[in-house]
Parts: sequence; C-alpha cells; structure tokens
Amino acid sequence: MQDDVWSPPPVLLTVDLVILTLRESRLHVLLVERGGDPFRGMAALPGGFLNHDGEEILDAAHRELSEETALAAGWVHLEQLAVYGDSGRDPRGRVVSVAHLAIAPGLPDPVAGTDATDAAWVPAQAVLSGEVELAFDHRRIATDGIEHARTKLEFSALATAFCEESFTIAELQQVYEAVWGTELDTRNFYRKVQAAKGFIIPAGTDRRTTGGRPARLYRAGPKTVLFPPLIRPAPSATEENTRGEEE
Amino acid sequence: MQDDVWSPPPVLLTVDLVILTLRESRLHVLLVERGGDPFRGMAALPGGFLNHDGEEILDAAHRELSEETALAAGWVHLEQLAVYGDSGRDPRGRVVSVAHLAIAPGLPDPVAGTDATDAAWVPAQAVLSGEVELAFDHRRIATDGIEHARTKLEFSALATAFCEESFTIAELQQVYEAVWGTELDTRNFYRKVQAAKGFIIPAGTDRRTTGGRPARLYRAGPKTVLFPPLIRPAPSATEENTRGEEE
DNA sequence: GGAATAGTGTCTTTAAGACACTATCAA
DNA sequence: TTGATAGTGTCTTAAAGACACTATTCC
Repeated sequence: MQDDVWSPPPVLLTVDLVILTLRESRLHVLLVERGGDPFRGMAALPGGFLNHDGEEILDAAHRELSEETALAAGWVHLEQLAVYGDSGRDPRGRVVSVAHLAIAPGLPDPVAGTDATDAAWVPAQAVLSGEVELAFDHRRIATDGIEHARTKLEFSALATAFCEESFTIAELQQVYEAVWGTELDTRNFYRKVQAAKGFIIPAGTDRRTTGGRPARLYRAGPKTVLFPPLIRPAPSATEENTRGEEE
Repeated sequence: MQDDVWSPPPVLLTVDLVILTLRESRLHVLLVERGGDPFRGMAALPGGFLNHDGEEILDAAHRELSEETALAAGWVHLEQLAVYGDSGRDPRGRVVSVAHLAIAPGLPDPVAGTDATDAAWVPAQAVLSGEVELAFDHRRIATDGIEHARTKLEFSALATAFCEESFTIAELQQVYEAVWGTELDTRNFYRKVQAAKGFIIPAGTDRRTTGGRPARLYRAGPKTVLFPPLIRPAPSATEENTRGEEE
C-alpha cells in the first residue's frame, strides 16, 4: 500500500481569527485587506503562518491578535473553533488553518498589522449576507465563528467578554441583542440573568449615570456555565437566517 | 521581524479517531496497540498520517475508520472534534492531529489495521478513569470526544447513530444511559423522545420480540436538532465526574 | 396464571413568555 | 414636572421530575 521510503506529506499551518466586538450596539468582525498574494487587496480574516517550528498554535493566535488589535493578551476571550483544511482552499498549496474565536470589549480602530495594509471593523451582518466578499474560505469560517458565539452565549458566561470589567444589566442585554440580532424583553432578561447564580455579581457600590436613574454595576461572576441557560428565541421564520433543523 | 527568505515551518498532519459504540449496554472506545515507535506496544486511538498531499482530512478519517473497523463508510456518524497541536505532543517532531468523533452501532470485534498489531473495544470508563494508559495526548482527546458525545446527545439526534436502522425506544434509552453513565426514568424518557417531533418515527408495522410484549420499532426521523432537548441530569456531586462550573 | 417486557397518566415544581407599572436621577 | 433610564411583579403556559399502574406477549 505504501512505499518503504514513504513519508507523510507536510502541510503549512495557519491560524485565522474571527475577532468579534460590539460597536454602536452592533456586532462587528475585524477584517484586514490582504497586502500580498494570493487575493491581494481582498478582505480577509486576520491570521498568518506559524512563526517557527516550536510555536504553539494558541500562542500564534495570541500573537496575531495583538498584532492586529494591540490588545493586552490577558483580557480577551480566545478559543479554538475548528480546522479548515480542504486541499483546494489555498492556491499556494496545502495550507491548513486552525480558526479561532476572539471576543473583546469595544475596541479602538485597529492598527494595520504585519501582513495587512489595512484593517477595519465590519458589521457581522455584511459578512453573513455575503455583501462583503472574503478571501479563501473565510466567509465560511466567519459564519461558523459567529454561529458559535451565538450558541455559546446561551449556555456560557461568554457575553461578559464583550463588556468592560464592570457593566450594567442593560449593557449586557445589548450584547445579547447585538450578537443574536434580536430584541429581548427587559423584564424577562433581568429575571433570567439574576436567576443564573454566579453569572454576574454586584460590583461594589459604584454606579454610573447617563441622564436617568443610575444603574447598578456588575462584574463577571465565577460561573462559566449558565444554569438555567438563556435560550435565544427561535427565529420566527421571517427572520434573516433560518436555522437548519431538517437533515 | 522576519527574514527575506523566511518560509513558514511545515508540520505533519494526522487524523485520530475516537470511535464509540455500545457493547453489552456500556460505552466502549476502540483502541489499537501501537505497532511502531514511538510508544510501541502502548494503547492509542486509531489514526494516522495523511496519505498523500491531496488527501482531504475528512477522507483520511474515513479511510482510517474503515481500516480499523471494516465498516461501510456511509453508515457511521463522523465529525471533526478539535485540533491537538502542542509542540511537545509527539517526539517525532511537529505533528498536528485533527481529532474526529465516530459513532456506530454495536460493531463486531475489530480487525487489526495497517499500523496496529491489535485493536480492541475498551470500556470508556477505563479510559476516563486513567485505568488504561494511552500514548501521546490520546487520553485527553478521548475524554474530549466522550464529553462531546455526551453533550451532543442532549441537543441532537446523535443517539440514533448508536442504533441499527430500526430500534425500540427501550434501546434508545439504553444508548442515553450508557453514554451518560446514568439511569433514566422510563416514563419520562418515553414522554420526552415523543415530544421531540421528528426525532424518531414509527418504522412500519414491524415488531420484535424477546419474551415479553413486542416493542414498537422506530427509525431516525428527519430532525437533527432536538426540541425540546433531552437535558442530562446534573451529576449529583457524589458521581464519578463532577462538571467544572467554576472558573 | 405468572413471568417478562412495553407502554402510559397524573401531580408538582421550575422556568419561559407575555405584559405594565414603579423608582431614581437630571434638567 | 418632565424626560430619561433603571428596575420589578403577575399571570399563563411549557416542560421537567417524581412516581405506579395497565397492556401484551410467551410459557
């Protein structure tokens, strides 16, 4: 079946990042303009090759993240999403990408990174709808990443990763509304976030004001698994995207 | 930052398989005995390198699966789990593994495959507990795979992948009990599987008998997403494994 | 009739959804 | 006092958990 001198085919590894944040109460993805071939000039997810043979994949993701966002490494949520390795996905050869999901509070305008001539926050909706074209299979990766975030919001405390260290319940609700692309009932939302013990805990006696009654401040609690979860409302058939439940 | 002639470090890609099945109403994992170095003679997950540069990752997983189980490719559930690429995980160098989860109905005793001198079904519990030692980081991969299956049973129709084409509700309950490692209330289970419309549908007028009242037969329905889901009971603190909910 | 397995019905509790009012601040 | 934002309470419905009996077959 295989030669005596057969040796496995090497591949090149990249990390690609779906970096999500909220800007003006809407979900945005960070995209870069590709500075080199292939797909020069086209929008793409930030990412790049491993630096050297010993670099850990997660370290590479952190490195790319800080190159693109100039962010303190400890403060953002970063997790592996999936591998994309179809043989035809990169014209340069066999390039396998480990996609990561990164989530951060409202970020400043990005700085141009090493491989990018330009970087910008783009509304997630523009990527999902196909209005913005992406290089490689990056639209698929971005779509998977956004869907992953939407699901994880239901069962984990991920939403707090979109917030500053302390935040109001109204701000937290805006996170859910922006990521899910729905509107939520304030009263039920208050009830549910407080029923999930350990999700958020009061942050001192601090308050903040913007004209009306001052809001209580909270910070992320110790629990990462929400119980009961905050199930997102089923999209009402007329929505933007229908969840595929049929086989 | 990088040389003019810098080029990205190549890595070797493997696929590893967490193959789950039910034997004697207990969850089992397929393990092989390694026939070559490193870890010669130690138990490991089935898997191997990509065959040639153009081979798709999923195809490689299917190939390894049929090499180990001699199974019709179309009948098993196979999905990507995650990537394991820590630089120290393989003494041969930088070997990155794409782990897959495979689930199949009760399988015959395995046939020895290409790289394996022996293969055997091992109770999942023996792997989770550490009673069986695995090569590389395969215990971690197997643990992640089992946990993935446990969670997916809650929200998807995955359980039917453990069953033959037609099955009884009692058999389906055994799947849940074996994978979760819990006992379930028969009456509530009947109610819940039937409340999840599209999960199972009656299979003709067929019945099967084993001494008592004949059972109705069902087959997998069109829905892959269960609503309402079948939430697994919270492990009661005294259980084998406690779910980490704290950070 | 008895053993064995299949299948169902009810009550209570928990959580979700829908819905409208009160509270606290600044100007 | 008005405008703005924060926060709460109730009723109804859906689903989970606990629990015990009836149904159909073979012997």
